[in-house]
Amino acid sequence: MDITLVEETPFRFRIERQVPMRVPGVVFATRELLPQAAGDKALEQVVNVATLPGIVRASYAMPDVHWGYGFPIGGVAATDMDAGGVISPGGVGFDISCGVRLLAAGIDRGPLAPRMRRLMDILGDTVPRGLGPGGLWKLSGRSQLGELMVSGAAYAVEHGRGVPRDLERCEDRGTLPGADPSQVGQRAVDRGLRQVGSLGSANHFLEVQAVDRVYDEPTATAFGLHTGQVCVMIHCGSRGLGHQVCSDHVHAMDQSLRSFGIELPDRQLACAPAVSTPGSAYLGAMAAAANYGRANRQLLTEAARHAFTVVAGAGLDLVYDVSHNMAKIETHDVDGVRRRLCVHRKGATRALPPGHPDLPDDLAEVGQPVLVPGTMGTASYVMAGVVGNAAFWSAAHGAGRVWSRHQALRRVRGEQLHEELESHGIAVRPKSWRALAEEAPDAYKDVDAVAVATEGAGLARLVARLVPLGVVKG
DNA sequence: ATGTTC
Repeated sequence: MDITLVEETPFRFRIERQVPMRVPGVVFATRELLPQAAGDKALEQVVNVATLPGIVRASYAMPDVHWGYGFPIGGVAATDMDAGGVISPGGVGFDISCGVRLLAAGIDRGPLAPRMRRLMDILGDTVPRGLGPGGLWKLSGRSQLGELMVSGAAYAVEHGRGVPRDLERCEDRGTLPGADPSQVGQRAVDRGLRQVGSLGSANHFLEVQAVDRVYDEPTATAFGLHTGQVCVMIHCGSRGLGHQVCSDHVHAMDQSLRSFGIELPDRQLACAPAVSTPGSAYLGAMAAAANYGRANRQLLTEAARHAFTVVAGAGLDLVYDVSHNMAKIETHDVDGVRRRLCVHRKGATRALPPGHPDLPDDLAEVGQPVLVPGTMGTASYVMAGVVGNAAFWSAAHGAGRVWSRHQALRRVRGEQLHEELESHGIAVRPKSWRALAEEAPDAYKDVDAVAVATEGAGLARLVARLVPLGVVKG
């Protein structure tokens, strides 16, 4: 497919609407960050998404955009719930509610340095990770899992896994409303029962980091961050449960497409009107899986707190927890009219501006923390939501792949990468050499460039840069 | 992303 990009600003490109697109495509990126790898069909996917029934304004891509299942990763699309707008599982992603949580430690990097090895050893021994079963919390059965899926991180806190303040710093206070566990199939339940409190594999990690640089002192202070401070960043999702929910509902929606008269350029965009039986079934299951992912991050937080208490007598305060694979029902102005939209963010972080009523009181003046993890061995960024965000309050979610996993395996050896990271002073506790090689820093875009482009595009602003001290990988 | 191909 031949796609013409019109450069509107150094940080914004436009794909003009042409049949069968319903809206234009808008790509927030620099020329250097545009998908260029051979075979990367991300821009074609931006165009495909623009054909979806009920889509409003534009099909958006964030600076870390790359090829995904149906929708690009780094894609944002909003559909009008009350005008036949669709919900598509491919617009959320297989890892429903995959997201990031940042914790601020009560210790700086200097005092922690002599105890770093022991800290990493304890984290390496206590954080369940890798493929397959194994989690910190053994659930009694479907009924307990059902309660967890209804309440999310709040369920974990109510059961002693965390403190009430944690919930104040979780998106939606840790509970996405509307969860319907009855729409989560038996296979998903069976997989989920054995994985609550586990990191998973691939790009998921638990990292010990230090604040390397502060760009905005007052906002960093409001977030509880200062230069030299140690942090913990947790990146994980809803494991096999979310994956199974996505598979099951993609299949169901593929079957129901004809009954709604929906024609798609790619079957991976399988969808249904958000207001329909299959649409609400998926939304209920998605919310259940989202809450599972949030409870998962809450449990891993407790493992990190245990290690920090034992080794350093230091606490970990939650800065923020935000999902970057979600569809949410939100009200936005579209051409001057308030509309109820289904906002798909797939590999895109919600970024509420200052003054938004959904922010906790103590963050109302500075905006939502926007967490942008880098890849292994590189920096991560803390940004903040801004007024004027043109993509339904959305921003980048990470570095974004440029090599496929297969390409990475051909070019990188896990053992060698491990040695390189350790020689740079980064302690690594991997589960498998293969997973390590797949996540090589060279397989990703430059996260520093992604953060700069995110700010340049007016999606969020820089607050702090974090560098890795130690990483626990699946 | 993923009991790494129903």
